[in-house]
Order: sequence, then C-alpha cells, then structure tokens
Amino acid sequence: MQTTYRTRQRAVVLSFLINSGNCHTAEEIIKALEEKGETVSKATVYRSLELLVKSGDVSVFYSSRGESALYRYIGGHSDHFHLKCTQCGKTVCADCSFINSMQKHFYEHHGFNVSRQRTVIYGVCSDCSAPAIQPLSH
Amino acid sequence: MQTTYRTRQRAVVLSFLINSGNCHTAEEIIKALEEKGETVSKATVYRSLELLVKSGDVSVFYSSRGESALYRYIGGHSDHFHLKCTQCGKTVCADCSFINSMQKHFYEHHGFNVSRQRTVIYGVCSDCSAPAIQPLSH
DNA sequence: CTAAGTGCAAAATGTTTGCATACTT
DNA sequence: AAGTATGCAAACATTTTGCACTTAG
Repeated sequence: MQTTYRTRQRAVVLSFLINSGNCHTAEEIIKALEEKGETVSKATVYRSLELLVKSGDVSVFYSSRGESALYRYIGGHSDHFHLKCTQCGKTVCADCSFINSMQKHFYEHHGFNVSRQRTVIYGVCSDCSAPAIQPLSH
Repeated sequence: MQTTYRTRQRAVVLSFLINSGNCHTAEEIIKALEEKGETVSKATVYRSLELLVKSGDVSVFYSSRGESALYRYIGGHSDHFHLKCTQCGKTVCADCSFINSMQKHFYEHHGFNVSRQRTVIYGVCSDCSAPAIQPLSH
C-alpha cells in the first residue's frame, strides 16, 4: 500500500476548501491560492485534489461536458447533493434527506450504493419552468 | 424561430442510434458510420447530435470528466436512467419506475423538474461492493 | 536513503468553431 | 435566392503526463 506524505501544497489546497465550505473548480482554487500568495502549481492542485478525493475529505462533482469539475470539502455534509438545470445551467446544492429514500431504493432494488456527494440530478429549475413569462423559444 | 433542414447526415446519425437502441459516444458513432461507408464528418456528427438532443429525439448523458458524453435514441424510453459505479466505472442503465417518486419529490419540494434521461446516479455497484473479497483499501 | 510529491511545459482528450462551399426549402 | 448545414483544419478548455528535481518519512 502506498503511504501519502503530508506536504505544504496539499494542506494549502485542503484548507482552502475547508475554509470556503463551498464548491469550487480547480481553476478557481488555483487562482485563489495564487492571489493569496501561495505557490502551488496547477498540476499539483489537480494531483492534490485527486488524492483528497480518494481519501474522502473532498468530493468531486462532474456537471457536464465543457464545464469544470467542482470540488468541495465534505466534513459531515452527508445530505448534500446537486440539482443541475439543463436550461440555464445553474447548479443548486440541495441539502435534503430524500436522498435517504433514494439510497434505500437503489440498494434494495439494484444492489447499488448511491453516493450522496457525486450524484447529479438533471432537470429544469423553477426559474426556467416558470410559465407564461418564458422567452419565445431559443 | 430557426427551421431545421433535413439532411442525409443527420438522418444517418439518427438512424444509427435508432437501430442500435443503446448508448454511444460520439467517437463510437463516428467510427461506426465510417465503417459502414457513410461519409459524415466528425464536426457534423457533433452538430447533428446537438440538434437531435435539442429536438428531443436523443438524450445526452455526461458521465464524468475524461470520458465522452453518451448519446441515445429515446423513443418512449421514459423510465431510463443511469447508475454509474465510481469504482469500476461501469455504467448501468436502469429502467425502473422509482424515478417517478424522485420526480414527484423534486418537483414538490424543490420546484425542480427532473430529467429522466440525463440524471446520473453515482455510487458503488454490487460487484464492487461485494463483501469480504474486497482489496484491503487504499 | 527511498518513496512520494512537485513544477514546468508539453501532450492528451473531447468538443467546438471559422470559413468557404454545398445543400434544402 | 435565402437560410441552413457541411467539411476541413485549427482552436479550445480542462485535465493529465513525462521528466528532472525536491522533500517527507
């Protein structure tokens, strides 16, 4: 088994995510660290994120092609998951226990253990499905 | 509103998906058409897929970064959605009406209209969560 | 000392775009 | 004719990789 060394760079990436508490793209993290004067190379940010995801401290969320993955520190945020609107592209984070029912169903009927953090629910958000006021097509 | 012309290329792409009935990456479609002797350029395949998705004949499914989007003809396959294993990477298509409950919940509690075709449930599949025989972690 | 991690720049991947040409209607 | 679509190659954006060097244990 491979042991992981503690490095300044990885600590910096993790503490950024911990302090923020929100979802961030790799690019955002890179820029933020740069502005803070922290020197962490782009490649290292990606590699650190990969390790942090493997270790379970951080979750990745792949929204859709052409957009970046979103990373987020998960210290107990077990009910958190994402609703992504296919019309406006916005992603809403929902903290809601319905995911428990989902987990139960998929485990019992499909032998499948749902990941609360990485699951993406696609659909149309309330803003975009507002009746009448919609723009006349695209 | 913009009218769409019927073209040989788009018909070819659509009929490939109809005949297959399965999910395919753009790359697969391009290769398959090439082998069939159909001449459709890569760019046109992408553009056709985009139009077909817009028209509702085809669904896209973005699995995760570094992998291609999956396209699929949806002629009434309304109960179809994807379970993706984060360990082995396999994607299982599930046809199951539980999605009705999901739809109800997200609509009632979040004003969000779930897309049956594009939603991705991430988790660990039964093969990968088989007890006892698992590798000793990482 | 050795395994693991870093930084850089270059590569890779999957998809999109500009533009001149060719279809559809 | 006017509006779309095509094909090609070049551009893109995000992420990954090779390699020589540094650091943690």
